[in-house]
Amino acid sequence: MPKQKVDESFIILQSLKLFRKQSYYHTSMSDIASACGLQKGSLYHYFPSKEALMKKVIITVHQYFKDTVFFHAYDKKKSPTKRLELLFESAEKIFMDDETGSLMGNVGVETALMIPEFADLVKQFFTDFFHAVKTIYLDKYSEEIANELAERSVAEIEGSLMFARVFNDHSFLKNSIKRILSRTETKAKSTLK
Amino acid sequence: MPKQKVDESFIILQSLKLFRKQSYYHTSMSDIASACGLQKGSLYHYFPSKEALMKKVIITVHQYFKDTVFFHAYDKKKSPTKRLELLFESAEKIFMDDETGSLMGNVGVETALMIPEFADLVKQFFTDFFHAVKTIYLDKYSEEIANELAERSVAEIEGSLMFARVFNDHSFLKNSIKRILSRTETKAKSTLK
Amino acid sequence: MPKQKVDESFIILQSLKLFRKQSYYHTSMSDIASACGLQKGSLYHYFPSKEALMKKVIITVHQYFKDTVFFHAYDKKKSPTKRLELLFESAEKIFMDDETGSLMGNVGVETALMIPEFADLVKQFFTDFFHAVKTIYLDKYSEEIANELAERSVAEIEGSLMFARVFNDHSFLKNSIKRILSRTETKAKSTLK
Amino acid sequence: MPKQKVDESFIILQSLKLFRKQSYYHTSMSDIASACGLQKGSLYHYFPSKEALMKKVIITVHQYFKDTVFFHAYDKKKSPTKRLELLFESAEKIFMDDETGSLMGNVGVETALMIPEFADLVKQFFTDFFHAVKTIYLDKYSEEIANELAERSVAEIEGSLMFARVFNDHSFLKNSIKRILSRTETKAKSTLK
DNA sequence: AATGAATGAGAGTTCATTCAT
DNA sequence: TATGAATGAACTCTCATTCAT
Repeated sequence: MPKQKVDESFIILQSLKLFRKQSYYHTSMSDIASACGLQKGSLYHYFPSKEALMKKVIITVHQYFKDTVFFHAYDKKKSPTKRLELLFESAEKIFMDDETGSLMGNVGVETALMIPEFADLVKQFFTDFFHAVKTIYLDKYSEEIANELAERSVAEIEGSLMFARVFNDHSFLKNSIKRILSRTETKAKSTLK
Repeated sequence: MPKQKVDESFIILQSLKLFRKQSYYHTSMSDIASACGLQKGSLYHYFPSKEALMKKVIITVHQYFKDTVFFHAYDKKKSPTKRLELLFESAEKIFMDDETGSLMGNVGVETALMIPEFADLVKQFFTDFFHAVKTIYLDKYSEEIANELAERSVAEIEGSLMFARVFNDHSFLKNSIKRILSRTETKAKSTLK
Repeated sequence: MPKQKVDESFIILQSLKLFRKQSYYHTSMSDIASACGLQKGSLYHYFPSKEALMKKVIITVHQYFKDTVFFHAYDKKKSPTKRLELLFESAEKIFMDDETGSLMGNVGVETALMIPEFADLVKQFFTDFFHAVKTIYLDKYSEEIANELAERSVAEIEGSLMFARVFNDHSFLKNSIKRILSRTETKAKSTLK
Repeated sequence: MPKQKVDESFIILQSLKLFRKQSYYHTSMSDIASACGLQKGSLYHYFPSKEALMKKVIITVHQYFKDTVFFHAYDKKKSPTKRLELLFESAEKIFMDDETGSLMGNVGVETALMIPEFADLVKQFFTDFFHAVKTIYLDKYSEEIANELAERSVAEIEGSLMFARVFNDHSFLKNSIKRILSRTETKAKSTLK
């Protein structure tokens, strides 16, 4: 194990893991402290409240998606098909990963429904997700169709993510992504013809 | 308003409303008692624990979907298209409804992830949902395609439901259902040809 | 010891004692619970918060003063001198008493300065105190003089109370009251002549 | 603003302001550190504990009153009346001043009641205050009367100070001082005649 | 002298649950 | 069946204090 530097980002990472595994409301500041090798009170040197910590977690995940997933959509050097593939495949990788994965898919939504400030952050995440996917589709389709396809894809991904967790079976998400990618190819072909 | 008989099913209904509005963890036994015009302690004459109550709520919702939504899938007197339409439109009605709506979409999943016994019940619900949708598709498609279409539809519905709540905008769900229905028609046409 | 019925007024009384002995901020809900033979959490069946409890304590003391002290001022059957005597002597008795005594003199003010809602209640207490004393003086003096005498007397009482506590010497208060009463006699004589 | 040297007396001054504004118990070491432009830990280079700091604050205020207020009483070159006037008017100025004012009137007493070592310091302050006032009265009155007049005056001042703060109205103190001074004149006149 | 991370005890509060009445 | 007082464990958060750097 690498030496654990306890700093803000380390705490955020540990919190993220716990929130994902146990949900926000089942993760106590005590749990987080333990995971960081700290005392409860020490956390408050870094974050003024549990809520503030959660916000940073959401923002961190959002940023991580921007840098690792969404950016593919805007890489104009690659073909739309390739971009879509890279985007969803990188998303899949993160969602499957136990560490950072699907915070947004479940915890985010769960908390967003209760705490308005979380809702804003979660909305921003999904809005960015939509926008990235739509941007790719816009290369081939009209505004309207691109919009619909994006909405559909992202919704399906999120629904699958939910099933993946409830059924504890990753293939829901895998199949979903496979479908989205293949569907596009077909559609692309038929439309471009 | 007729005088409300306080019995098991009345408590289940009140709990359902609260769980849906506030989530399971933000709804205290006290809240439920108040909503039922009872004292906290009295609830324990009907249910041995909050968890047991929640299980009954899930089972009740499941049964309600069976009777009101899923049964359309098995009504062989109607065309597949009609059955699909009836199924999703009745689902939409329930999801939109503030009372019983999307317990499964959010609360169910949130809790399912924390309490294994809830997970089983939620799985059964989604399994039935899949099965119903798949049954309709089987009238026209192969096992494999029907399976895929069902998975896709239900996932999309659930994802849309999530967005509808997070963005506080019902049109996500409406559009989703519209898409699923129209997509089928198209597909049906082209495949049946 | 009489059997202790734990009810709202019993808790208020125990809290009053502790607040007076230890100040509001040095009295924890745990302390109060112990004094009542309860668990910390049980207190919240009676009062929604420590602040709410303190408010009831202040109100209770205020009411006690109304019934036991201030009312003398309005007993028109007695002479002004007698009324003043009864008023201050009954006040002295309460202030000396370890149980209910000088909550207003110290704790009240201390907290009033920090919590606006307490300030209002404490103001009302002192306003009533002023009014009672002034009413007596009005029997013999003009509005202006009565006002001044009342302000002076109550201020002196409160200051003496403070000294009595700091120096742990009741005679400050005793002397103060003696002075006020004798002063009036003198003044009365000279003015009435 | 000149660059502030952070030294013991600077910290004492900042603490004084905060204790007065927020009370001793509502002022954290953190608050004090911030007000001094320091980190919490750094305070402990100057004072071994919060209590020790408070003691120095009380002593400082006491010394300040000696130099600025009480000394008037012993200035034999001026008339008793003039000395009394100077004493109370300088006291009023300090009490009204937001910076150093009435620490003794409220914070001092509040804490004195809880921490015996504070009580001693506060007693010494009031003893000096008494002594100064009494010294002036002794020029004209017997030991006994001087004592009584001093006790009365100081008590009335402290009581008025309390009201001034609770009612947030400086005129209580102003009137009180006016009364004490005019009363003396009258009394002086009548007695000296 | 100054920092700032860390402590650890304790604060007020919530809540599912129990049980005598 | 219904009550409501009581529990006790858990929660988030505060804070004076310590100490290696």
